[in-house]
Amino acid sequence: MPKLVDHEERRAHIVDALLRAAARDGLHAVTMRSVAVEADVSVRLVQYYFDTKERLLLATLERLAVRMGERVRDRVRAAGASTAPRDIVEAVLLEAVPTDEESRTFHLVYTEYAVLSVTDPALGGGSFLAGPAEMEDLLIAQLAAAQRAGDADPGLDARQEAVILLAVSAGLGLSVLLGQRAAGDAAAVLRYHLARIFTGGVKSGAATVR
Amino acid sequence: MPKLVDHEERRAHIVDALLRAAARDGLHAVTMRSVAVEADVSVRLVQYYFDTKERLLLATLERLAVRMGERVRDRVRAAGASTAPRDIVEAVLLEAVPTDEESRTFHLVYTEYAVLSVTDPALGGGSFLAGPAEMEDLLIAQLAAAQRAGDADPGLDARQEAVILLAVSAGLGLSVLLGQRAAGDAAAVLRYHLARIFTGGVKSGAATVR
DNA sequence: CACTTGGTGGTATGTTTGTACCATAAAAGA
DNA sequence: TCTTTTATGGTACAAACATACCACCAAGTG
Repeated sequence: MPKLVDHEERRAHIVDALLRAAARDGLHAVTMRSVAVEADVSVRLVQYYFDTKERLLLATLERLAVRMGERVRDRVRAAGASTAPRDIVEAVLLEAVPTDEESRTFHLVYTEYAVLSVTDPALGGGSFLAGPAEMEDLLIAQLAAAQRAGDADPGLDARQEAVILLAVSAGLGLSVLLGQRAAGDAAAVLRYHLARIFTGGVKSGAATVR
Repeated sequence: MPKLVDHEERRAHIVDALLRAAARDGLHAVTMRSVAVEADVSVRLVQYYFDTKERLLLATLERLAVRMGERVRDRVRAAGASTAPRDIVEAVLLEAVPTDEESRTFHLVYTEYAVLSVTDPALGGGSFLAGPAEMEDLLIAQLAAAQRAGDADPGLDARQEAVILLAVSAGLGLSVLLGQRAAGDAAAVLRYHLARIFTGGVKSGAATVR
C-alpha cells in the first residue's frame, strides 16, 4: 500500500473542506462531489473515509461541537490572567460574535447545523442542548461569585441574568452573521450591557464603551 | 376555461403549503413535488402559478416579510389599549417567542430563510435588513418616551438598550425554536429584563416575574 | 355555432445526487 | 517471492429533481 496514511488527519482534512464549502455555498448545497473538489481528493476517497454522506455530516457536527468547547475554554484561559468573573464572562460571550473570517465560517456553519437539527431527526441528538446548558451553569456560577465579591449588584437573579446574557450573545452573533450589524458594534453593545451588571471598575484593557 | 379562479387565493394556498412543508421537513427538503402534494394540487399547477421554484421561494419569502410586519403591528394594536411604552415594547418583543404551533411554524421558516439568505445571493435582497432596522427605531422611540415620562431609568442609552432588547428577543426566540427552552420560561425571562429597564409599576395583567 | 384562451393533468427529458462496483498500485507479511 | 491488505481512481446506476412539452376541457366571445 502507498504510504499508510494517518486516518484522523485525512478525515480532518475532508471535514475542513466541508466546512469551507458549507460556509461558502450553504450547508444545503454541500454534496459529496463539492466536498471532494474542495478537499482536492476523489469522491471515492470521501466515501472511503466516511462511507456515507450522513456519517460525514455527523462527523462534521461532532467536530464543530468539540471545537466550540475548545474555543470557549481557550477564551477563558486567554483572559485567565485575570480570574475576575467579569473578564471571564465577557470573554466567553464575545466568542459568539464572529470577527475574523475563520470565526465567521465556524459560527455560520454551526448556526446552519442548529437550524437544520430542528427538522432533521438524524441530527439534533442533544448536541445543541449540552453546550448551552453547560454555559448557563458557568455563567450562573460566575455571576454568583461576582455578587459575593461585591462586584455585581446583589439584587440580581443570577439565573435569569445568565439566560439573558446567553440570549444577548446569541442574538448579537446572529445579527452579525446576517450582516445586520458590524462585529465591532455588537461587541460594544455587549460590553455596555456587562457594565450594567458588574459594578466593579473596568479592569481589562478594552474600554467599556464611552 | 373552468371557473375563472382567483389567482391570489390560489397562490396563497400554495405558499401556505410550502410553509407547512418547510416547517415539517426543513426548507432544504422542499421540492416542487412535496409542495404540490401538501397543497393537494398537481405539480403542473405549481408551475403554472409560480413558473419556477426560485420564484416560488421568493414569493414565500415576500409573504413572510409582509406577515411579520402585520404580526408586529397586530401586537402593538392589541396591547394598544394601554399606550404605555412598556406594554408596547413587551408586546413587540414577545412576538419573537413562538408559543402556539402556527407561531412556531412561522418563526422557524423565517429563521431558515434568514440563514439561507447568508449564502444564497438570490435571497437576502434587503428583506432581512429592513425589518430589524425599523424595529430598532421603534424601540428607541418608545424607550426615549418612557424616559421622558419618568417610567424608565434616564441614565440608560436608549439606542444600546434597544439593540440589547432586540438581541434578547431574537436569542430567546431561537433557543425556544431549538428546543433549549420552554416558551413560558423565555417569556418570563424577557419580562424580568423589562422590569429592570422600566421603573414604573406593573400595569398590564401578567405578573412581572417575582 | 365556431374559436380563442385560461386552467389543468400527464409525461418526457436532461441533470444532479448518493452510492455501489470494479480495478489497481503499492506496502507489509509469509 | 508470493500474497494479503490498504489506499486510491474511475465508472456505472438508480432515484429524484426542476422544468419543458403535449393534450384537453370548458367558459367566455364573436
